[in-house]
Amino acid sequence: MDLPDRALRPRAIAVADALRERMLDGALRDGEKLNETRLADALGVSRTPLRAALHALAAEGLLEYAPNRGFTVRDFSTELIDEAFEIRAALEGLACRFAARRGLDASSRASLETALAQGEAVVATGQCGPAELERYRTANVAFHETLLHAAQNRQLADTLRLVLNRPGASLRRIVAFTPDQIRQRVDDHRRILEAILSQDYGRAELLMRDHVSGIRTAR
Amino acid sequence: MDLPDRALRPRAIAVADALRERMLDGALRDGEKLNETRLADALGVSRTPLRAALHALAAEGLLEYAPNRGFTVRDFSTELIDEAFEIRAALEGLACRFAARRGLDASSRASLETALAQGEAVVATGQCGPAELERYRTANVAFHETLLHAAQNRQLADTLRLVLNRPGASLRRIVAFTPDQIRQRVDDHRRILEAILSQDYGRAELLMRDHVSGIRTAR
DNA sequence: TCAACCGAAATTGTACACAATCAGCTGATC
DNA sequence: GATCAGCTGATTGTGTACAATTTCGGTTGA
Repeated sequence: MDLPDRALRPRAIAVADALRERMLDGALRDGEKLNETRLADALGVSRTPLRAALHALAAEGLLEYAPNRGFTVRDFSTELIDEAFEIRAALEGLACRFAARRGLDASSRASLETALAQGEAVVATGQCGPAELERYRTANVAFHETLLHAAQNRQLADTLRLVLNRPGASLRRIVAFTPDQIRQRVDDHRRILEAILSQDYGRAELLMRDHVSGIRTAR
Repeated sequence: MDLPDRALRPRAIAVADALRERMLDGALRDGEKLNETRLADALGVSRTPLRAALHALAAEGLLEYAPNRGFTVRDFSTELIDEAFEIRAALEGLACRFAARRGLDASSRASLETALAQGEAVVATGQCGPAELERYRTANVAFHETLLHAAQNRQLADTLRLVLNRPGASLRRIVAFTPDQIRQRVDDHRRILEAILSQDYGRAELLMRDHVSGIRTAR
């Protein structure tokens, strides 16, 4: 359970990253109480940087903090994930609006088109195995990340990042299982890109919001 | 520059609150570099709880952190405040939707109607002096806070709270200066409440979003 | 049996000492 | 005069000791 020791980075930062990672991949379970001494030993650091990291993660909303009785992993049950998706939908919709209003620069446009093409290539296979899902996942992350970057709004990016860090609301999580569902998602992407390119920001926002809501509801 | 010493609360929490307060009321200026030793002395605590607080505030997005060179107050210039208001508008709109969809319980409804009535009382004076603005501010905070509470969505509440803590985007900041502007805001509130009561959540969201955007744009 | 109480052990909160790193100055070199 | 290495004081990062608080077992008394 050691840290990747990039010696430059302060331990507090490395520890926060490591814990975030473990929450996303489920190594730390919902509601789990974190014992500072044991956790510090396990991570190979003292309690000082660990505690700084814990306070930061609590501020991000990933941990609960109760004075004098420590930190616990926040519970992300099903309905909480639904909530997170609705917030994510609203914020990504907003990002889409900003990107459309501002207009895409050449490199963002190229990235989006590449991601879209990769998605369409997956659809063209008509398959939906692990390999296809992985390729779609990559394309999907690239599409959403690029759009967020194109919005050029750091506060929105920060806010959305917090929501995306919630277990279950991550961009990496793909909730599609059939070729048809993937086809529909890629179709969404294409229409979103078209709306952005024609600077129809109201429509761009609406489409993105619906797209993200759909990810969750179409189970 | 002492802390209010409620001895129960860990110093790290009290320090974070105190610093947040100072950023909101402008005692800490944009871009200011925070010297840990001096700040700790000024607050009457050691560097240990101070640093925990600083990490938390950085995670909230109020401070910038650069490894080995410390924390600085994040810059919230005019256009950043505009950005924050757009995010706030989207999130409060969402809260409004949730509240409408879920329906108001008796106490929320009573609080909202009280807040509305207080706003209308201010409008009835036809004045816009410091006393009126203060009364309107109180009513306004109560209205928005109650609505957020009624949305019953803690993740949304947390996310919105972060945005509201941004200097310039606070609920306490009233950007109205004429009786007519106040009249219009109170009118917004009434229509929002009506939409919620009739469970027209799409409209409730739209109205709230427009209302919050309007706060900022109508200068 | 049960609740309230007490103490010890475990756990969290804080201060402080020291290590690591950075910023600014000095002076040597070209 | 500009540049850069190296020194030095200042600042940040971390480990550790200890204080404060909570938790939990056992004991007492009704």
